[in-house]
Amino acid sequence: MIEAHLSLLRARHSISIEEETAIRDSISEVRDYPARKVLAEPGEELSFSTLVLKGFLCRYKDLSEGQRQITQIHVPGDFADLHSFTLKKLDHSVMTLTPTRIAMVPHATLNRITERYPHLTRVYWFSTNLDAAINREWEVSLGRRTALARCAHLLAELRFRLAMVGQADRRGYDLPISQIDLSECLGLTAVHVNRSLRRLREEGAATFRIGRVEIHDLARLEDIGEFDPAYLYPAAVPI
Amino acid sequence: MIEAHLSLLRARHSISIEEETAIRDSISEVRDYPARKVLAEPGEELSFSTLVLKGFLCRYKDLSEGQRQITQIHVPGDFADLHSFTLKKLDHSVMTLTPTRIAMVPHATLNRITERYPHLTRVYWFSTNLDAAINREWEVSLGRRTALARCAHLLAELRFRLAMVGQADRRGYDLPISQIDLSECLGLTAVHVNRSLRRLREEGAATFRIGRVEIHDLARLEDIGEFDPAYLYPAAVPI
DNA sequence: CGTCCCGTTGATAGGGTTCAATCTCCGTGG
DNA sequence: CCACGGAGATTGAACCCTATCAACGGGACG
Repeated sequence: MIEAHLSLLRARHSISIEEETAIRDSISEVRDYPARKVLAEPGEELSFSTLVLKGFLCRYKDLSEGQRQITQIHVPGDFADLHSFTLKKLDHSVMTLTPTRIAMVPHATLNRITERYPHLTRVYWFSTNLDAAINREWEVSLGRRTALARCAHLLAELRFRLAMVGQADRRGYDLPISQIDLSECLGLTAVHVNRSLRRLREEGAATFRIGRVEIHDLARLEDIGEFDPAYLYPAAVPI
Repeated sequence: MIEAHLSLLRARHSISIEEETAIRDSISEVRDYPARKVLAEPGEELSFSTLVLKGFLCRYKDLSEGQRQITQIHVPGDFADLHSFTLKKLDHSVMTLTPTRIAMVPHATLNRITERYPHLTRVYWFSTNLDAAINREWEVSLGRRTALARCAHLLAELRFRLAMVGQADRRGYDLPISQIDLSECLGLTAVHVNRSLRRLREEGAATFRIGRVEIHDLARLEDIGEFDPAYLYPAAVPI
């Protein structure tokens, strides 16, 4: 199940056999969690990072009055909180969105990687910088895109990222989360997300039903969302 | 002028004399730029990162129809695009907001640091993760905060970050940027930023005039913006 | 002294929120 | 096996925050 992670890394970088072994050996434990389980709270001292093997995770921040902003969604193959290796205490929460299987990677092991494997260190550094690139693109969505474009962009981004680990194609993908979850990603109300999804459907772009995104016209969806995958760095990056 | 950078690092980590020397030696060139000079464009291959010595820089993304979202502001002491060391090609533009003095740090030198100075590597890795934490907080502002709170939060964040390098106190700080620039950070129109700043002034929190932010009541400003500096990791972080 | 950019203010429009009701699905317990 | 309950999805109506459009002011600069 760590294959998704390795193939994500290899899509962008060359990973030697020795590095692959180091990665495989870095896992201390595998755990399964139900949906909506909070794995980390702000300010909590963490001693390991979590690699997503199966399911969806998110990072979010709570505000006063019950408002919540999800700042990132993680798909299988992602290191959900690799940044906690350097930050130690997170500034946000981490929660499962669906039933999830994760692998725990102790910070002590990551520390050893930075001491012995400079190239692999740069690869993982890249990985957190890629997360930041996604954060930036979400800032653009939240700041400048209309509700319709935001929905389209998010569905297009998730399709692209899931396709990289073989869990999506041009026709669609499984996404067992609620419209409320989407609204917390998109800075909208659930009611308005519902209306926007209806328009996406009426325009023949995509249909979101609980559990699955059916894409009717990928070009149209990406066009509505002004989606350009460059920020996901899908090609080789020599480090 | 690199002192600001060193003191920012030392506010959070212990930096040895040897590491300090490596940092000082990493600068290949110092340059001065006028305001509104674009230093990097999306997709451009970069071979060095830029450290801000004096002035303000920003990262932004352009959309169709002339819309723009600034995703980050950099103050003196910041590494404006340290992430370009691993990404190589940026997904956004980098521009000066004011006349700026920068130091250029070749990627080849950074590469050598990752080979020889694992601890310093982790410190710089932390630095890009801190940038990402700021991006996340901006997502929260853009997604969930009102115009008034967004303005207050940004002014409070910049005050806090500038205070860390001795360029702000509780009474205010110099910020020679336009309301248009602010609006591009905040996902608002310049007109509405103007009205929101007026309200901040009327509420006795702060006054923004070209060139300077005068703070009348810091607690009030931070309260309006729901500002909590935890995401800026102001305290020591053992790496 | 004219011009341009930015700041400021007013009036109007509109996208998204809020409030509220209904519907559907599904797990649970009698 | 079916009634019940709860969470999420859906839809309508009214409201409000922010955008848009427009006009004017003021300072910097050629």
